[in-house]
Amino acid sequence: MTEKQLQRKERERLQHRQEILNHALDLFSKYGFNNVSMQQIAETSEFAVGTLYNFFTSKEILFEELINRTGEHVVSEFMEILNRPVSEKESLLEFIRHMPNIQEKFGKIIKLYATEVGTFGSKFSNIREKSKIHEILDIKLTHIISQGIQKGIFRAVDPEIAAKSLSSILETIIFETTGRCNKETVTDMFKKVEQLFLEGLLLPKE
Amino acid sequence: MTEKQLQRKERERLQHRQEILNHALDLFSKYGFNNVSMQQIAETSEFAVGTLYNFFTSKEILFEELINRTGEHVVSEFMEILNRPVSEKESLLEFIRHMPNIQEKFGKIIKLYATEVGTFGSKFSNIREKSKIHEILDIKLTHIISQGIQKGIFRAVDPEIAAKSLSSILETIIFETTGRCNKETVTDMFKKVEQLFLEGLLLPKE
DNA sequence: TCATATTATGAATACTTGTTCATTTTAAGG
DNA sequence: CCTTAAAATGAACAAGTATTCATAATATGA
Repeated sequence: MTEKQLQRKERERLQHRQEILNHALDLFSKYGFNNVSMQQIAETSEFAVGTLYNFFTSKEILFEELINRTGEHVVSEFMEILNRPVSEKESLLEFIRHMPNIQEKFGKIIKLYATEVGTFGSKFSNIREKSKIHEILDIKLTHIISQGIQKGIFRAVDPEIAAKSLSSILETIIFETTGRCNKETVTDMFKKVEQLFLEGLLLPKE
Repeated sequence: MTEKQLQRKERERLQHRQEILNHALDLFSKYGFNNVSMQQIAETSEFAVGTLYNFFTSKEILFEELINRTGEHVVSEFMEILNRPVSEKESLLEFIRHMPNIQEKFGKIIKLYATEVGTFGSKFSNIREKSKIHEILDIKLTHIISQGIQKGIFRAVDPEIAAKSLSSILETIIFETTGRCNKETVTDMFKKVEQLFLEGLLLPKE
C-alpha cells in the first residue's frame, strides 16, 4: 500500500469518527446521555453498532471524547477573546458580542456540558481539566472584573458573583436559543445583556 | 371499623407515601432520574419495591408526582413574596433576601426540576402547568421590572432579559450551594447578588 | 380467638440496552 | 482474478432494572 493511500485511509477513518461524534452530539444535546442508545447513534450516523465500538470502547468513552475534544475548543475560543490587550470594559464587551458566534458553533456542546458534566460530573471520570468550561471561564471573568474594579472602571461589587452572574445569563440564553432561534434573535438577546450588564439596573439618582 | 381508625389509617398511608417521596427527592436530586433505581428508593425509604408500586404505578409517575406536588409549593412561595404590596425595588429586594430560606426548603427540588424537566421536559408528559417554576417566575419578575421602569425606578433595560438574568444567577447559586454549604455562606452569596443586581456594575461617571 | 380486609413483601419476569464477536464486505497489491 | 488485511456488520449475549404477583404479615371487628 502506497504512502498516499495510507493517508487517504487515515483521513477517511478520522472522517467517519467525526461523523459519529457529530451525530452523537446532536442526539445527546437534545435528549441527554441516558436517553440516547448506541442503536440510535448508529442509525443516525449510518453505521452499525459494532462499528461504533471500533472507534470507541464504550458509550461512556464516546461521550468523554466528545466533551474533551470539543470542550477544549470552547475554552480556547473564550480565552482568545478574553486575553486581548484591551481595557476590562472592552474585554467584557467583546466577549458578549462574540456570543452569537459561540452559540452558533458551540451551543450544543455547552448545553450538553452543563446538563451532564455540570450536574452529574462524578459519573464521568475522564473529563480533562482543560475542558472544564465553567470553572475556567468563571475564574477568568472574575479576574477581569476584579482588575476593572481596582482601576475604578467598575463599581465595587463582588467580582466572583458578578462573573457568575454574567456567565449564567449567557448560558441561559444559549440554553434557550440553541436549536430553536435564528441568529438575529440570538444577537438581539445578547445585545440586551450587554446593555443590562454594563450599565446597571438602578438609576443612579432615585 | 370506626371513623377515627379510618382517619388514622389514611394518615399513615399518606405518611408512608410522603416518606417515599422525600427519599426519592434526595436521591434524584443527587444522582439524576436515570441514575437512581427503584431498588435504591425502596432500600433508602425502608420499604419493599412492591410497596412503591402500591403508591405509584411507575417510576415516571412517582417522579411526576414529586415535581407536581413540590413544584406548586415553590411557585406559591415565590408568588406570596412577589405579590406583596410594596414598591418594585422592595419587591425584588425581599425576593432576593428570602432566597436563603427558599434554598433551604426547596434547593433539592429546584435543582432536580432544572436538570430533568428544564432540559428534557419532553420525556415527562404529566407535569402540571401550575408547577412550571421557571416560566411562571420569569413572567412575574418581568412584570415587576417592567413596572419599575415605567415608574422611573429602574433603568430602561429590557425587562425580560433582566428577569432572566436575576433568576439565572439565583438558580446558579442554589445549584452550587445545595447540599454543600451552610446557611451563612448561602446568605452571604445572595447578599452580594443583591448589591450587584440592584446597584449595577458600571460606575455612572467613567 | 377467628375471619376478613388491607397492606407489605421480594423473588420471578420481561424488557431495555450496552457490548461482543464470528462473519461478510471492501479495496489494495500482486 | 486472487490473496490478504482492514473495516463494517448485526445477530446474539450479558447485565441491569422496571414491573408484576402470589404469598405473608398486619390490623380490625366480631
